[in-house]
Amino acid sequence: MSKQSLKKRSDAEADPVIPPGSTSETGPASEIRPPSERILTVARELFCRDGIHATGIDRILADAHASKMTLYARFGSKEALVREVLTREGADWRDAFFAAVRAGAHAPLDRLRQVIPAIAAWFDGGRFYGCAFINAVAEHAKGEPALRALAAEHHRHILAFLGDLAEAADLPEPALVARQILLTMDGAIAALMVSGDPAVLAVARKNLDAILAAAEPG
Amino acid sequence: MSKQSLKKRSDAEADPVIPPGSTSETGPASEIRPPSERILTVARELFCRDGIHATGIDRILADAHASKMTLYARFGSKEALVREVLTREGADWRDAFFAAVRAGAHAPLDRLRQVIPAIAAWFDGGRFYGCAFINAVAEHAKGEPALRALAAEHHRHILAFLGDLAEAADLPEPALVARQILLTMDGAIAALMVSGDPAVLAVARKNLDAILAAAEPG
DNA sequence: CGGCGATCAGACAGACCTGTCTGTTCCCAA
DNA sequence: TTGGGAACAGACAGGTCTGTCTGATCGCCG
Repeated sequence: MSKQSLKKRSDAEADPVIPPGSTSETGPASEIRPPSERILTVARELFCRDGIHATGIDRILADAHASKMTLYARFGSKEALVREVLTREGADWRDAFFAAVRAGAHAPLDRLRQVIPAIAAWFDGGRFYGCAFINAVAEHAKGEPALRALAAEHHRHILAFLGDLAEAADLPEPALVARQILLTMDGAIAALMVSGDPAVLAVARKNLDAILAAAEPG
Repeated sequence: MSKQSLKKRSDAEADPVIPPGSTSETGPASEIRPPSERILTVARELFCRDGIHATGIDRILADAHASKMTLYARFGSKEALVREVLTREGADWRDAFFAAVRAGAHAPLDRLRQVIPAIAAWFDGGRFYGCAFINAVAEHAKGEPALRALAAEHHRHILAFLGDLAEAADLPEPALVARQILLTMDGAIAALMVSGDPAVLAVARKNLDAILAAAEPG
């Protein structure tokens, strides 16, 4: 029994996140990323992949090749690190998602339909672990209002984006349509995480088409 | 910092699940429920409410007024207890959900629409912590295929129920309609858990209406 | 009455967790 | 060349976790 938990631990440790000596992807190759950036990158990957409770500080530091003093001097606590990771993950996720939607089509209505291919691209990208905010709230259940606030803000940003598209597409009640599409996205993401079956995306696309068909005047 | 976790702990402990001396709800008042049943009841409430990782064995045993030997003699490990809790939670949830759907209407198509009021009743019941399966998978992320298998079985049962209704309603492609409705349910439950805003249900109802409108021939 | 099985109460082991603290190294700028 | 700050390595404290084990208690059945 205790051997089981030991095995699980060693399995997790035999799965590095950052190759040693890696450099910034956005800067020149000679620029070494500062330790706090490495911590954020590794923590983000591990929190999303393995869960927050299941990821210990020591594991993050080992993978990031950083020391405890650096982490606590820069972030103060694991909880604060979680908040910062979620904030960054949300911003980056939205950047990628909005870019994928915009790149897929030009007309507002076509862009709304691009929501499903954008999720498909995310799923196919190999780093799909479900919605980080839903996962975080699920782990902390009723408590942690700070996490719920971050999740709510994430949703607000997405709703604004979808609402603008719906309004530009001259749909009546664009805010409502945005909420309907976001709900479809949440359902697709949850179902994808549980089942791992990409067929979910075809179902979600059917729902999206039904929403848009019902929304269009006439 | 450590005082914070201490406070959190005492808060959690000052929240009993089973009143002392409680008896079975289904049997006569003189019948005392066996310890393993009390453990299952308490574990189910705490796992769903606070999360699996956040709920320790000691907390379950204290609230259930049971001893460790009983738990390990009956269940073998915490992981096995989690599986049994999820199995029972899923069966009971489906019983209540299906009953609410059936009680709300008689005609198959009307019963499909009752899916939203049934979720609303669950939400208003005061013991809504989101879908236990989604939460469990979110907590264990990629690992634990056993939990994903339980979640998949849960979904299969719901799909069968919805599919039968869709078929009885003479909808074309009843299996697809069932998946569309289940996806809408998952989205509503996830959004409800994160936001706690019952207005989500009105959006979900709109989506359901759009799905049924698109599915009906003509 | 006597024994037995179920249960309880709690100590204990071993591991992991977060967070603090002490030294040391190393680079860069004055 | 030298001083200072950033980062490193790792010990340490105090606590929690799961799971094992010992001994006491209680009720029931023969």
